Amino acid sequence: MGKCDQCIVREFSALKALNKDELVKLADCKTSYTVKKGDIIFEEGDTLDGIFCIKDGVCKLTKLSSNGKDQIVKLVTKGELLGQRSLISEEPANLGAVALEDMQVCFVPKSQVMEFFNVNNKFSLNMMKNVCHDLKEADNVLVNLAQKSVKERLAATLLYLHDAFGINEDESLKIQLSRDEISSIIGTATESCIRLLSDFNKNGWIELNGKKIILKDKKELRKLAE
Amino acid sequence: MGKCDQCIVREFSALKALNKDELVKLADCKTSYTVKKGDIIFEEGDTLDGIFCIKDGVCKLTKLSSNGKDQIVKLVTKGELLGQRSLISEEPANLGAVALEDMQVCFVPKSQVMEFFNVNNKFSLNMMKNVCHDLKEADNVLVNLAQKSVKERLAATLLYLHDAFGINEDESLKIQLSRDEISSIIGTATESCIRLLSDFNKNGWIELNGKKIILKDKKELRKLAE
DNA sequence: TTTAAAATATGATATTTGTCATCCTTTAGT
DNA sequence: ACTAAAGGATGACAAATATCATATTTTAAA
Repeated sequence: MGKCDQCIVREFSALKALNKDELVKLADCKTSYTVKKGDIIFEEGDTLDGIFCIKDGVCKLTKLSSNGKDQIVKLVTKGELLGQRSLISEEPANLGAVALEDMQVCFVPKSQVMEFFNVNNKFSLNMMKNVCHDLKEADNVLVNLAQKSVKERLAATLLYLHDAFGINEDESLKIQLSRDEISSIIGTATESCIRLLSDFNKNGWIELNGKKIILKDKKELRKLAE
Repeated sequence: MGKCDQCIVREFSALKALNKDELVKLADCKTSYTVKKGDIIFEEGDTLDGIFCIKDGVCKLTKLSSNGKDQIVKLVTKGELLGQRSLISEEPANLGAVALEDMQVCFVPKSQVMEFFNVNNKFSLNMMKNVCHDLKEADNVLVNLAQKSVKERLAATLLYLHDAFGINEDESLKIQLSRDEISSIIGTATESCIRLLSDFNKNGWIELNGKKIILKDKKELRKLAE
């Protein structure tokens, strides 16, 4: 089993507040495992008895709407934690988590998280700040969904994917999403999304090559996204 | 100056965790004041050096979109706190707060809130739970904005206003919003909102009388809102 | 490798929603 | 009470977006 004190991604989450002793405890109780692309980490409504620390890979947090379509609420990547809200609220998960790539994940049982809560104030504060940050982001996404057109949201989303996940040597976006998934982020019909991507392509703002997307004119995209 | 230990609304917020001594401290440092309908409590981008406890009245939390329109992100009413996220994140306010009715508000300086944070674990946990609840709600609103039609959102909003703020003796919704404000909740053009309200009226689902709105067929509205 | 299924693409069309113009009604200030 | 300004209502039309059909390409399984 890996030692948590040598895990780099710890530095990016609330866990960075833990001291050496606490890290040993963490390493003792955690379960480390791999998740294949497409696998479900947890489902909406599941009772979580712990949190997940993402060591590598990206997953989507989704919620099923009453119209039968899934909405992607957030993408979560290495260094971030999953399931904190559910744990703190003592409620079932409000969102489901599905791997977008092969992932490495550690599961930390609730009892241990709660102990850290009680003995390490910095840890609590970090966790609280994370939730606050998520809230701010959710509010911002909410406003964009309410006030911006699909075209604007697509441009904004492409830029977000670029900035948050980076690009390959060939300049294509590192994170590969299906058209359906992109639609599910911007909240539109798949066909509308495909059509707009084609338009962006024809206008020279992006370049499409199968699932690969290259942002050719970020300035124009930024203007569009406002 | 009012004594906080006799304030009923305290029971509805994180402040319920405070003990007698802490309540005396709170009463000593707080500022109590009234806010007139339409008045700004704080603006987006303001640096808040404290939190607001709503003793009476309702306000809206809004964010200005780049298209120049305001989006109402949340309605906040008596017993709830304002500015917690900003305080915890140590960031300027992400949303602005404007009174929808005459209000009574208490301001509690940051230093005092932070002291409670350090000495009263229950208080911190309550606050954390509040933020988590807000996050869950924001995610749910986000999904509805992305996946539901304007008609569905209007029906859902009317039911929400009914359930959250209650009705008068004449059965009309207690909270009075302008058509513009309702539009700003559901994220649509004012004219579209007015038109749909007229439709709902003609269908007998609601009854319009000036600013008064009576829900006549909640079952049908619920079916619409899904 | 072959083949079925899934994903992507595109046209045609319907529906939803926004915009602009105009008129009516209510509200607030003198 | 009068009047200007704001809010509300409605028609006509334009634009955005969804839906349905179908063709093509890619992917994954036998």
